[in-house]
Amino acid sequence: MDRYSPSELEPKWQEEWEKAGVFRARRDESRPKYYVLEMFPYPSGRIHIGHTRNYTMGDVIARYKLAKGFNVLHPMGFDAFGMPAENAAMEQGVHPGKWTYDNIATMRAQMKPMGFSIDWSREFATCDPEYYAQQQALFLDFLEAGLVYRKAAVVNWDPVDMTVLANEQVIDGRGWRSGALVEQRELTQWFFRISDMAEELLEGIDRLTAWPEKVRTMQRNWIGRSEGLQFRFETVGAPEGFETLEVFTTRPDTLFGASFAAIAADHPLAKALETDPEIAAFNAECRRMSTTEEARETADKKGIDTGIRVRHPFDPDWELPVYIANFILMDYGTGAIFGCPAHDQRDLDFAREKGLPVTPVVSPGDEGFTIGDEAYTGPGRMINSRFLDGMEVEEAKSEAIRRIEEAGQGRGVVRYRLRDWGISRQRYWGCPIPVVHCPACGIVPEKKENLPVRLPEDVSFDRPGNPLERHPTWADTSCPACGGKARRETDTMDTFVDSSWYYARFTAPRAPTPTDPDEAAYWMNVDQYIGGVEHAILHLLYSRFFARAMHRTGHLPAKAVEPFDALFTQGMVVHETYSTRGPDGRPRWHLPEEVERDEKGARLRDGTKVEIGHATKMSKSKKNVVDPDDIIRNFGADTARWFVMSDSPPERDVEWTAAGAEATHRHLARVWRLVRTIASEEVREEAPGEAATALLKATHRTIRSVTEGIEGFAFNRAVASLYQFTNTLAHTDAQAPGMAQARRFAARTLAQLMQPMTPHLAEEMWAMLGGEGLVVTAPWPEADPAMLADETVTLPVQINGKRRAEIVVPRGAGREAIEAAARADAAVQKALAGREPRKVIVVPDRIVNLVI
RNA sequence: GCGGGCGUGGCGGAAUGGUAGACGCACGGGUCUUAAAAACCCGGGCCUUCGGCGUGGGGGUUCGAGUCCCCCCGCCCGCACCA
Repeated sequence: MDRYSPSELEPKWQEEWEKAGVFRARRDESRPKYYVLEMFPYPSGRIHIGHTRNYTMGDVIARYKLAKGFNVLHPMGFDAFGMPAENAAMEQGVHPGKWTYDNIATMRAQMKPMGFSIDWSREFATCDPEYYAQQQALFLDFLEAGLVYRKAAVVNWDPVDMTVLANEQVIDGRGWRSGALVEQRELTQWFFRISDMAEELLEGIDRLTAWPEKVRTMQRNWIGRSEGLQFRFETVGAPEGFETLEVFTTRPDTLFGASFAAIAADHPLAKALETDPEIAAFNAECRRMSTTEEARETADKKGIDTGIRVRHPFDPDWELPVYIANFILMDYGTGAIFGCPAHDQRDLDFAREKGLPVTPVVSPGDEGFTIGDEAYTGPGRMINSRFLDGMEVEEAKSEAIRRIEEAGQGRGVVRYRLRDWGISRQRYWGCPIPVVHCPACGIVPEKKENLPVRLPEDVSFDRPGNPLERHPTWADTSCPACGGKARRETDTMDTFVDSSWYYARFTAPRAPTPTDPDEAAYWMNVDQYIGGVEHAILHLLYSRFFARAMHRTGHLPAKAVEPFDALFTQGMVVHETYSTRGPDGRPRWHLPEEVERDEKGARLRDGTKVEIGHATKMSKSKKNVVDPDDIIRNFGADTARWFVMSDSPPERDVEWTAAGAEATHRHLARVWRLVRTIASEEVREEAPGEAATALLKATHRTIRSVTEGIEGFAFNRAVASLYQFTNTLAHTDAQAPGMAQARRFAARTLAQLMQPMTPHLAEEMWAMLGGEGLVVTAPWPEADPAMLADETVTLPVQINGKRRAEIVVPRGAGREAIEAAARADAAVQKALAGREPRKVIVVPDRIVNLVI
């Protein structure tokens, strides 16, 4: 080879790694393990350059830890169940399974040329019957442990597609696919009891110190703990069965500021009152509003007086009106509140609307304190509050709770925003829920020996609805308990279930049980998890719940209840957009390869001027996409890997540019040529001269900075110091005393330090330089502390904080010596102009500051 | 509204409270070449010089602030009628 040719050397080295089996992970109690995992992809069709960045980061860590002597587990799989496969089935008539497995084959074939250090022998897809069989076994264990239950719940129902929709799939009250008006329906569904673990999941966050603060905060907010008082109002004039009204409040201190009570439109009492057509109409209106995000944001406070009254808990003669109001949510607290307008903005808006009294009960102590259009929510002392008067807010809260508890009207409680996790989906392409509905025995779990409950192959998607439900025979079965005729559950599990435990399955992907205890004990936890911040809440919270549930059911060790020790959320790869105006005035988007750029701007090949848009997330619709296959073909995998690690810090977005990719490739070619030159140089036994020593020192400094960069997830800084080192090395004179040896050592070290980022080129360099074995298995170089320090240091000398001179002094020189050297400097003397400094600050090896 | 983060050259970005702008991209100049590309070398924050000014703006702490504190402005992300 006479030039850098990635298309030749990359496949060659991948073959060598494969032959040596260097990425095959085996349990080895004698070595410390390291488990690095990137969030596995959904097989949507093709790999995206964003995936490439994500997996390269994980690969850099994995290869670095391998070199550091860890027994590394770095697996990959596919999150393969989900809606897009069914959409493809409806649109193209292809079976979801075929569509999915074809995509997996494509994406695996795209990933392999990237040279990732993945143990492919552990690969699985969540739609593999071997995987979902174990998921069904977990479900049965959870059911037995009381972690799963069934209840009726209100869902968004699309009457055309005949399916349940997630809130995100409802746009302006209509189904995102069908456009049909979405109905609220009550269906009996399966739930995981995640809310039972709310406190545990909340407390656990405190220990996740290697997670981004942002994600921890998001999870805390999502769990949404609040302390307060739950109590019963006595009602006056309510229908039978509603003698009391239960409400929740976090402000029991403001009870004497109450001027009304309000309930949600879905509250049982509100429903009971629907015999009144006016109330029925109001409730219907509220329900409709609740499905459209936009309406909810802008909606005014509305309410309807029920005519019912409630007695104040501290004064039976004090009655408050009860409204049905559009801003009360049925699924938080008890779906009923008492309104204290002076100290809650929503209550105040509502009170102003309805002309209700506004009584301040907390005073900040200011002169002339009144409530205008803004509620007062700050601290202060109680006023207008009888026995609470004069107390601070916190004290008043405790006292109010104590009195209510004493009177037996309620109690102090802790509430969470976190709801139980509904997992039933009326879909085909998901994991079947392994239970049977028996007319005699009711709900009966399937026997474990009958797992998996397999999805049928012969299904059609020509009609809306759930193909499992309308399959002629699939649901027909016998009851595992009585043996009589019974019907299978036709709902499948939410695909978030699949991804909630795959990390555990990777530790023993072929085990006949969900996990293998020895393998799980050895490999868990995931030491470093890497993925997009879009999974900050749901996936990561569900996984934390699952790990706990798997521990309770004996599938994971206690240490694994927090499965991810460290989390890193990486930024996206973005690209600028190119558009022209179509005849209809709308923008027409163009692929990067259709556009020619110069200093004046960009144009199409036919000369049409192109408008350049800001770099945004790559999307097919805006055509600002880069296909990794093209990059590999043109420049090689190492260029793609080096590029996505350069410049931008990994947590931020990186902008892909064609010019940047070319420049990266040129740099790698330069490294290749430099190493080839050095490899051809004859090495003589020779003591290192001054220049050779300087190079050796630079080498050790680079070892330190690259190591720190990788350890600290600052790959861009590691790359920068490698650029700098390459420049230093290239400018050395091979003829200088001892330089041939120093250059060879430097070049070998360069190969080792580049290996995590550009593994193929690094192997080639290593081989050219006569390195032993593969560089991927060579131990990581250690920086020699003795080689890190120079004998002299250059210190800036400041006069009044402004830099006026530089002095060179021996490293570790004392304060007196440094001060003397500074005073002796000509520039310093000029600046001092004979004046005597009032104060002298000397920080050895750092700086001198003279104050005059 | 609540929470989190960010603001540094033309651009991406460096900088344990200690020489702001490392490194890269783009740009300009040069060497080589018939020419171009590649390769190699050199250059640059701003202002008119001595010198001064510079990290969104304003204050403060400090011998010394991009970094710490207070106030303000702008941008990004998440949650959102949560009682």
